[in-house]
Amino acid sequence: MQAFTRHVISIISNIPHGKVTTYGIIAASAGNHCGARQVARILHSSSGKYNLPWHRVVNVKGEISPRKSMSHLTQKQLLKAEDVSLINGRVDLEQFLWIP
DNA sequence: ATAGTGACTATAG
DNA sequence: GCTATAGCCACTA
Repeated sequence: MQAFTRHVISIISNIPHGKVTTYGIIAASAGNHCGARQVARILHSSSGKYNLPWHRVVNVKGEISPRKSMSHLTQKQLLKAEDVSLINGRVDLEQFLWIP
């Protein structure tokens, strides 16, 4: 476990209910040490082990690129269950963006 | 140790 | 708005 990974996991764990954040913000909050891509990799790699709410992490467009066809449907469901409005399949970042 | 890979972002057309 | 390209660097095998 690297420090950066711990930092990312910590940030993800602190995302409040009903909010989302972006990979870039996580990267910046973790020290901008690597890039958004690494945040995505770490998040995905650790989501299984640490049970992270990866559905609360979206890209700058407010959406996610589904790894599986089912993934984005699950994300939509989970976000909707948390009172996050989806517009055109995207999260309204102006309203739901959370910054650590 | 080395090589391959990627749930992204910024820029350009 | 969209697609294409380059840069990024930790994780996994």
